[in-house]
Amino acid sequence: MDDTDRALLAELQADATLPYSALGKAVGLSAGSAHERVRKLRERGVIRRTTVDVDPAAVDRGVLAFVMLQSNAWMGDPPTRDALAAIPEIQEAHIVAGSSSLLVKIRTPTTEQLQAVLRRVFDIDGVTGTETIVVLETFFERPLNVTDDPDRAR
Amino acid sequence: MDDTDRALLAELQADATLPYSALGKAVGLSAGSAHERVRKLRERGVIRRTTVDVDPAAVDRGVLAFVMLQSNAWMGDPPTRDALAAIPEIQEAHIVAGSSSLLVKIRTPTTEQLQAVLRRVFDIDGVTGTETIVVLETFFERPLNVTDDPDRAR
DNA sequence: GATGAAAGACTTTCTTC
DNA sequence: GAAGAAAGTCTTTCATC
Repeated sequence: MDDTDRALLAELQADATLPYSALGKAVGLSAGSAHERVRKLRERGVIRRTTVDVDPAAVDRGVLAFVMLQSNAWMGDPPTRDALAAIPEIQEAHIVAGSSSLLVKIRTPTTEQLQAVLRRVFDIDGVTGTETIVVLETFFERPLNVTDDPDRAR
Repeated sequence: MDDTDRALLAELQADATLPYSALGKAVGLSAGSAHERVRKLRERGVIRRTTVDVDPAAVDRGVLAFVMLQSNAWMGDPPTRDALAAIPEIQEAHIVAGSSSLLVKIRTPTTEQLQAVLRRVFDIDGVTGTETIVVLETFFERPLNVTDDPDRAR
């Protein structure tokens, strides 16, 4: 995982349809070498998948909310995970530190359907409360930054 | 945007490296027709980009936090947006309803660097407070669900 | 809007360094 | 690990329905 690998990842995050010839040119490698490095990045699991970014509004998922869940027991086990994963509107679920125990990201067509999802969440074993933050506008959502030196900011 | 388009989007979300022949087979179309539909989905902006999903831990971004920002003024304008976008560790930024005005998602290598980012955030005009939720473990992060009927849940 | 086929471009593999 | 080239596959376009 050197700077060339990071540069390849950044290029692929921006446009994974680039041919290896262009990818190689962008990072100063031949097409064959670029291909070999990308193959290894996939093999090692650094690249988890190649995917498309879909506009939520265009598929009628215009409502976005973050919900913090309170519980009366440890929620870090597979049953909780599976119960959350079974709700397709939940896009992310995280165990967190702080007064909540879980944080989930939910997308629905309407606030009415958000309410329906919250009802399902409340039915999960151990859940004792929810706090919902509704998103009014998304400034941006972008790929993980892989290139900048994090020490820069200090 | 019919069920076939949604099926194509679901296939591409799962694996955007599939050849059009396989894509067509999965949804009951010829390779040519699948290609034509995907082309239009890109043209209309339904598909915003083709990208790779990178494992944060593999590129030394193992610390994830959600931060709620309080402010003493309306933060929904471009200057605020640009100030947040200039911080590469911020992966998402949303204007929200509720007691906070903004919610941001931050990834850093260490909690020390999370602290450095919070300091930068505090320096943005109008920011009067932050509340940080540190993620201990991510259950899952998955593509937006595009196929399920949202009425199912009610 | 879908199909099947042709032309061109790209991926993948292999040999060499 | 990188480069260059060959073989095979895929993308893209087009004529047709």
